[in-house]
Amino acid sequence: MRYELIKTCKQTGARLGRVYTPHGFFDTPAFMPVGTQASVKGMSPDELREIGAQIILSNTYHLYMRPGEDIIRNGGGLHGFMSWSGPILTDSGGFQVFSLGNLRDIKEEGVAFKSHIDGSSHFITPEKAIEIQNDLGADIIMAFDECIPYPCEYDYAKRSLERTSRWAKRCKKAHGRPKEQALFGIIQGGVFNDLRKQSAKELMEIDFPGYALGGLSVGEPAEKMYSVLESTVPLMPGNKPRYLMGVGSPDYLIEGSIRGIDMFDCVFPTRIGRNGTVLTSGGRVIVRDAKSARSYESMDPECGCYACKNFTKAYIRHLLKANELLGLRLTTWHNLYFLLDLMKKIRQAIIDDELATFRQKFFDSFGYKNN
RNA sequence: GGAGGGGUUCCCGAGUGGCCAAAGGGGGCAGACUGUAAAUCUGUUGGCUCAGCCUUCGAUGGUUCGAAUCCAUCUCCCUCCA
Repeated sequence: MRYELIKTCKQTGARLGRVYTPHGFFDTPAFMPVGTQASVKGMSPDELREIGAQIILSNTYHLYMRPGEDIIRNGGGLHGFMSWSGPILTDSGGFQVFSLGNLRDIKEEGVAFKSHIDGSSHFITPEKAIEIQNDLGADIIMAFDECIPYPCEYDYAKRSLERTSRWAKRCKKAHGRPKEQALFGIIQGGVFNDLRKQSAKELMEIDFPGYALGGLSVGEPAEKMYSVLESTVPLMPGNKPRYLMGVGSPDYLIEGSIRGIDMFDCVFPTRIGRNGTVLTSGGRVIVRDAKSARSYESMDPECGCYACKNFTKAYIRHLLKANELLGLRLTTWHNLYFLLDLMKKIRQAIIDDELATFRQKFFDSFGYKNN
């Protein structure tokens, strides 16, 4: 993997770049659609490509539980198995340490999980997480970390980040395919800027080809996240990609880019799409609501996606109400298109040195508080 | 013609004297969703001048301090026998 910094926005300092992987490149700032179980829910690889996705994300924990990494390895790795020929990033399972909070037990050695599928017991160590990711074969893999909740006590955040650093070291040591797969370290430390600084420093010493910021967008106020970005991003190497994990609402994508972030991923667009909400140039619209019943217009008049070019809100609302699968597909399709298109606009604005101007224009139309 | 069962708030369906404006589903309405245990979850769903009051459980009348619940008549539906 190689990161190329193409230029920075004179108005904001945001970075335009390109990341080259064994399966092709992707332009940054980039948004990565999430395909937890080797599938972006409702979208085929061809369709993802068509709407402009250059890299997608998948998940170590879930694929380990089902179908098992050996089945994927023997099926040609993730790329062959799911028939996606472009870049892939796998998350390590660190987020499941957070989201499956009541089904796991954290120890220095690793994390004991009770499977959410069949209740069976599993012990995932940093070494195991890397071994699984080596089998899955993604282009970028993530260190095994603990994503702490918000709010979180300072002392726990500190102890957790230090353990995450020790785990990161073990991950690097266990990594069997460093040439084919770039291993990123994950900076933790909650919303405490000095802890973020400490975490960044410790990971920098281990030396990774890319760094991520984890543990954000877990319920903290936006200002706290921005504060962490402003204090931490400057400590991250300029010649390597910076990845803000789990972030994907339009305002966060713009604000993150302005603060020097290169990569984002989020289930937000796909999940809210399935649940009947779409992101539009005029803000969030709950298509499922009664207001849309007789609205014979597209979800977003300014959108050029397949769903908006061909279907009305009234029709899509009907599909959602009737539990027709096409409804989920169309809202998902639109939301991903909207965010991927937003990333294109952000990149163009960096080229034009006017990302701050673009931000203002976007928020005027979308509504700043209306993410 | 005979025997029996039943009509409950938008729908289905509990409830058989007071704790019932009435369980539970469904549907409707509204909201949430940010490295996916999510096509999920939460709230709400008679009216009002809303700590209270009014109208409601097929219809009418009655018993009772008090009825969706008991009695009478009427009405409609279903099953079985002839």
